[in-house]
Amino acid sequence: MPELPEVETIRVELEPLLAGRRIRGASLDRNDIVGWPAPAGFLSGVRGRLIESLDRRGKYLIVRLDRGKDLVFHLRLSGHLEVVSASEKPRFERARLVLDNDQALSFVEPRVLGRVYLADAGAYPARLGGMARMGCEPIERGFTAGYLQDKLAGRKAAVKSLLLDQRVCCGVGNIYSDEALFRAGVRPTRAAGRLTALEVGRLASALRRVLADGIRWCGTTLGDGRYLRPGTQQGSFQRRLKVFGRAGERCRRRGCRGTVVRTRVGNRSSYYCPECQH
DNA sequence: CTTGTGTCCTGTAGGC
DNA sequence: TGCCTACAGGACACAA
Repeated sequence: MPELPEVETIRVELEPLLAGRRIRGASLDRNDIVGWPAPAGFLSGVRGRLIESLDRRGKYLIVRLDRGKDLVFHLRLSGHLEVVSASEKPRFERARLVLDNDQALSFVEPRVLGRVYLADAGAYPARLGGMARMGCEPIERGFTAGYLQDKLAGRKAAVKSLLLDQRVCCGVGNIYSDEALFRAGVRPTRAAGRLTALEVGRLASALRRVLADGIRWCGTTLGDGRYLRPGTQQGSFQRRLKVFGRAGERCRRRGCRGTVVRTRVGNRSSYYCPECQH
């Protein structure tokens, strides 16, 4: 499931393959993979555009085009981007942009939950409201203990649920929220507003470090291969996960005899060590 | 405004 | 073997 570190890895690895290329045309295997505009407008809108650079905001990958247009991808759970030769068509390809060098950018998304949008830069449609209301990314300067304290203060919801809220922690998803909570020693089920200042400080720091580590290790590829880097390479942060996906296994903190448990928080699975997290 | 729940979507894993 | 169901989950709509 691509979160901030995965999308950042994809951005870094795709940019040299795409920047400076012109889009000759596009095709859709599934019209509903386009969030905005309607398919015909999307296809004509990208044709002939020059790719200038790649950017990222939270979990959104932004392909900057000439004439002030942005192509915006959200990969959701299983989305994948791949530069392939023009004759090659990956399984589950839903959309493709044909480039001017006999290659194509293939948008592979088995579950068809991901979306691609074409919009004027700086004037995204309401459909992309999630973008407009985004909070601070934990790797940005503004993401401090004070910032997080403001966001969590007075809130009764589980802290894990708020970490997944893109208005609070932009770019954080299920894996990195669990890993940050483990590093901070906080249970995912704790009411957010009842964390102590010390805990909030540890959590802010843990979020910063866990996302930076995720980027350093090129993201997390789980056994089901939902996230793959361009070139179908795997990330390697999965080898460094402390709790996520490890239910029933021994806690990895040195000297801890605890066993990682799985629970449900806000309708999604969450992992923690009952010995280390309170 | 806040919080919790349901829905989208489809491949895959597991049960029988 | 093969069918069937449950499950995965980020974002969003909606209800209370």
